[in-house]
Amino acid sequence: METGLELDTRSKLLKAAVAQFGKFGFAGTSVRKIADEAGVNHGSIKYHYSGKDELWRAAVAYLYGLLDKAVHQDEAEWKNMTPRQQIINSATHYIRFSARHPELSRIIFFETMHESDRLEWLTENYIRPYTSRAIARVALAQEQGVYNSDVPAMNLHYINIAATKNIFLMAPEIKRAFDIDVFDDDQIETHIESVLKLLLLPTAEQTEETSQKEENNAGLPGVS
Amino acid sequence: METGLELDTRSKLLKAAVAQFGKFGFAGTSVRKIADEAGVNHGSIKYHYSGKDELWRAAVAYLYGLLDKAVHQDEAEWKNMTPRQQIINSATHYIRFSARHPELSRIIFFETMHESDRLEWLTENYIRPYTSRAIARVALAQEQGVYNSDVPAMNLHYINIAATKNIFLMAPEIKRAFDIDVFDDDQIETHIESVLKLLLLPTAEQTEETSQKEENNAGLPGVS
DNA sequence: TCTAAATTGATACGATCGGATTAATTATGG
DNA sequence: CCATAATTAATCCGATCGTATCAATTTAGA
Repeated sequence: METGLELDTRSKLLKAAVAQFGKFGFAGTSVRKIADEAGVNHGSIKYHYSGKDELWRAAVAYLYGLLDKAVHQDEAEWKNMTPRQQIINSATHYIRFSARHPELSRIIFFETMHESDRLEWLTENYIRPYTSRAIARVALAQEQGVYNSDVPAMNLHYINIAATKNIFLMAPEIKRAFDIDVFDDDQIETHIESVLKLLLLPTAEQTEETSQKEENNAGLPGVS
Repeated sequence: METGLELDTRSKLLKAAVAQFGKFGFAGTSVRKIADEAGVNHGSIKYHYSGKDELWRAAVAYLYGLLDKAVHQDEAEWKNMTPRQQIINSATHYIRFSARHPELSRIIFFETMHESDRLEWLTENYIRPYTSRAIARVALAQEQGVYNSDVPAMNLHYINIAATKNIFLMAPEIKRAFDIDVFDDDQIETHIESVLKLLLLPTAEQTEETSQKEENNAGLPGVS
């Protein structure tokens, strides 16, 4: 008799798949390892999922579902926010999600390195629609003076998500090299502030506050 | 008789290894595929390298050698440059290298997703020394007013390199989703300008130029 | 040119992979 | 309580993996 409190086999397989695919990618993961981690016999995979491929797709769909919930959790209140506050709100939730579930970014990275049927599926069903909306939102925010409008929206978008996710993708390296755990709550909040400070345009007040500082930085040539 | 013009077997193996490991990572690459791509029998790998592991390390060392040359090619002239110009110079070469040899970033990403002997070797021999220097340079540039000093140097560093490399890591996805080839020379230069515009502090002149714009962006709350 | 070393090619082995099959077990409803 | 369906466990198969071995071939020095 099941207690109902413990996860059923299907859910255990899904969780284990998320963890394994997130660490080792599709090629580096074996269904036997997933079954081991889930504590079930590897034959059960064939029953609950058609195979490795479907298990991978289920893991991706599951993570995107979590992402959607995370980013839109304050959506009802967006109408009461300024454009800048909306960007800060969704970026904050996105960064927190990236810290809590780095597997999604990692799975995408693994698959985006080369062409494959999985990349095609991933792009058509998730990346293209998601990225299209995100770039459009970035472009709007540029018009609204939240982001620097002197940079193509596509470049800004990819710089934006990279800035957000990279430090969590590199977590094992940072832990090993500097003994810093970027998943600590303090580190996560520090990173949120860092990303927003660097990529959002300063407000008018902030510009005035720092104008003295920048006078020290005189006479240097511009970028272009 | 060799003509001397064609690559020898060892070099052909190395090039093929760079390409394969860069696309599929260590786990996703088979030595047979490397030998096929190199046009040699897969038994030769055992002669020129002790095995898959050493071939992977050789590929990493080769790429880091190229990176070093690329970033330091103008080092002799750095003494004639302002701090800002030095940052722009090295960042520009780094971005161009990331576009020309995305394999290095990709190999690092593949390995940095989980602990392994390879990650340990990679971290000790390359990542830690390289990153330590890079973070120190970022901290110095912050003091010199090139970067926003209101952000921890470590976060700024990881945001910096992420902004630089991500768009090239995602190249197959961007090509598939938006039919844009980020390896086009124009795209590369656009990306260099974008990264520098977003992450470098504006010079004093640039601040004055844009001060009218920012008056439109009034009354919105700050980040923190 | 002849011989020894260097290099390459062909083949084999044990391990592990994903997938398929079938038996054993558990849950469900009459 | 029993029969049926749902689920899990055990086993097998062909393919491919990394590696090792050894013969064939090419290169280089005396």
